[in-house]
Amino acid sequence: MILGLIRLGARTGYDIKQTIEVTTRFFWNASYGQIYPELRRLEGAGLVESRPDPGSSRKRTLYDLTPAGEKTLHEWLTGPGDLFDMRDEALLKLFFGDLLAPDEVLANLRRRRESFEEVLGLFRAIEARGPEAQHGYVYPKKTLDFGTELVQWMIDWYAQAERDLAGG
Amino acid sequence: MILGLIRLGARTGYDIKQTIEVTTRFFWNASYGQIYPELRRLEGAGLVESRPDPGSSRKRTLYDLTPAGEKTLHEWLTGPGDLFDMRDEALLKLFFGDLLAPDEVLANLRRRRESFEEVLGLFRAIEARGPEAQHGYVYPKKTLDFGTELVQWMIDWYAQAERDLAGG
DNA sequence: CCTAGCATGTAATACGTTACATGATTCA
DNA sequence: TGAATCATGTAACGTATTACATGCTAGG
Repeated sequence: MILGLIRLGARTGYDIKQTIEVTTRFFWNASYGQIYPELRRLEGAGLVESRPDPGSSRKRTLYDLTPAGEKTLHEWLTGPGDLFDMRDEALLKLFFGDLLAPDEVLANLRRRRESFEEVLGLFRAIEARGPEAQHGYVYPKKTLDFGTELVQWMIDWYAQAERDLAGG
Repeated sequence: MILGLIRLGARTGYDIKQTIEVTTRFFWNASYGQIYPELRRLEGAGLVESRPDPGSSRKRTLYDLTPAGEKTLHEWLTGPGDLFDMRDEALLKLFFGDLLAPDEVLANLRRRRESFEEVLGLFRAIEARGPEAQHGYVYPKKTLDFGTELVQWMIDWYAQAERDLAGG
């Protein structure tokens, strides 16, 4: 991920984290505690090169991919092994719904739906930044669309489950 | 989760793990390395009680909830704070699609779709066990339905993305 | 001048998996 | 009798978060 973000134009560790916050964090997150040590590790492995920023008044370290870094990035992007996992505590609580009264289950369903509605608002806000934030790249928008549609699907599913429970 | 599974009828650490494997593992997993130490911790906290199995030829430890355990379980089930997170490496690769040739992106989309189709087959196999495996509980089936429909949605999304890419 | 944001990092902690180790029992 | 499965556990390792620490600078 870090190699890719540098390749797309993120220059510093801080910059990488800022980008993650409005893009991949919903399906692939990373903290400063990972990013900075990892940048050093990548440099040690010869995949990135660092240099102090010449044009800036701030002291910050700029990173670029080396040819080896480009190669590693491309190999990962075309390689096998696509990890997928999710943890969903609301679904786990739903699994135990038989241990609750119907109104308690209903409250849980509603709470989860509302939290997804907030996420949807967040996605719409990011979307509203428009295409100029994308620097000509089209796939970040595609993954954002995935997120928007997925969250919308979740909202619909929970709304339907609420109706099922209330109705009969 | 462990309190809930004991409550639903899982008696031993092994039993808990077996149940997880065919139910919650897709949205909430746990390994033996977590389960056995956690059972001891729960007993130390007075939330569960253990006793050797009297009616079995095997040496195994049976667990039951204490009243304090029931209370803690109910408080968790009705309480706030529903963690949700997912890691999706295929989506991350899609995010970097601008760095790939169209046929490489297409191969990634197809691979992910196919892996979801396998998961769908797994879910259908679990579903085929029928209602007698549910011991009269209805919500485990409801979460399985969620999984089936979600995976189906994912398959459709990826199939559509493949068409978008191939067509225009 | 002062606050928000830029910028980099470490240490402690928590979380979770994997591999290993052991042994009994059921059933073909 | 031998393989699969029941059954319990630990140690090492890897991953990730959180809290903390530091200091600069741009802009109101």
